[in-house]
Amino acid sequence: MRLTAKSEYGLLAMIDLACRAQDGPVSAREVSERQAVPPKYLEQLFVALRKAGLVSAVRGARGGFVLDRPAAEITVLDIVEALEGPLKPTVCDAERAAVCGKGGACAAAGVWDQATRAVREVFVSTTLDTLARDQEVLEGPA
Amino acid sequence: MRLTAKSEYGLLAMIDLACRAQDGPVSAREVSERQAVPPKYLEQLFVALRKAGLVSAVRGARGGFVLDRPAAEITVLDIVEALEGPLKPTVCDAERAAVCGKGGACAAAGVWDQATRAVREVFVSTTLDTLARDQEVLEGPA
DNA sequence: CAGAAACCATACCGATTTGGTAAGGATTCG
DNA sequence: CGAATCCTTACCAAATCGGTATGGTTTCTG
Repeated sequence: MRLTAKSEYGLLAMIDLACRAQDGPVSAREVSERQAVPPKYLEQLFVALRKAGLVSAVRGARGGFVLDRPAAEITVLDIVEALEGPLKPTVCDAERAAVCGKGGACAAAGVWDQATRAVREVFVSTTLDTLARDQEVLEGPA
Repeated sequence: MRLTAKSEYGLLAMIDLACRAQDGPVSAREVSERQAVPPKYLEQLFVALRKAGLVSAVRGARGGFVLDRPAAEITVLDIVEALEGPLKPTVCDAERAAVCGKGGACAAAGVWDQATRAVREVFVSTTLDTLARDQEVLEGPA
C-alpha cells in the first residue's frame, strides 16, 4: 500500500478530463500545463490508464483522451490501482508469512489488513464525478 | 503515508515485549530469533523506539528492553510514527501545493487526506495489549 | 500530399530510500 | 576479569521514484 506521485498526477488528470467531458478529446499537453505535471511523464500515466480501460485515446492531430465510462462509474480505487498495482498491504505479505513461522497466526497482520481495508473503503466510495463537481465549486463561479 | 518493514518488524517486536512483560528485560537477540528479524537491524529499531519513549533499555549482561508504559497505553500509531516519522499524506504536500497553482482549492487533496485519516483511526484505536492478547490466543493453549 | 499534432513505445538515468551489514565502543552482571 | 548486551557510526547493494530522451506511428488540417 504505497501512494506516490503517480496516483496524485493520475487523479489530477482524471479530474481534469471529467471537468471537460463535453469538450471532446483533451490532449496530454493541455492537462500537463493545467495540472503542472511533466508532459512526458504524464503520457506514461495515460498509457496505464488506457490499458486499465479508464480512458480512450484519440490519435492524430486534435486528438487526446476521453473518459471511457461515465465519471460516476469511475472510483479513485480504479485510478490508483491502474497506476500502482493492486492495493494490498506491503508488509506481512505471503513471502514474510512463510518465514515468520506462525503459519498465519499473527496478530500484527490483522492491523495491516485493517488499515488497507480502511483506505480501500475511502477510495471505493469516492467517484470521479463527485471530485469533478468539488473541483468546479472550489474554482468558484470565476 | 508509507509502511515498510520497519513498521512490521517494530510491531512484532513490541508485541513480543508485551507478551513477556512480566519476565523482566527481553534482549534484542531473543526477539530477533523469535520474530525472524535480522538482529543488527532490529537493534536500530529498538534505538528509535527508545528515543520515542516507548521502551526502556537495560544495558549490560542480562539486559534487554522493557515497555516503558502499560501495553494498554501504547497504540500502533505510536510505534509506526516512532519508526517512520509522522503519518501524513505523501502526495499533494505543501511543496506540491505551492506549484499546482490552486492555492489549496484542490479536490484531489481531500481524498488523500481522508485516506490518511482512515489509517490513522485504525492505528490509534489499536493498542498493544489487545494485540498481545490476540497473539496469545492465536498461539493457542499450547 | 505535406506537415504538424498528437499518441505510443522503449530505453535510460540520477537521486533517494530500503533493508540490511560491519566494526567497534560503552555498560553492567556474574 | 570477561561475557553479554546495548549504543553509535559508517557503509553498502538493490530497488524504486520521478523524470528525460529518442524516435516511431497515426491522423487531422491546410
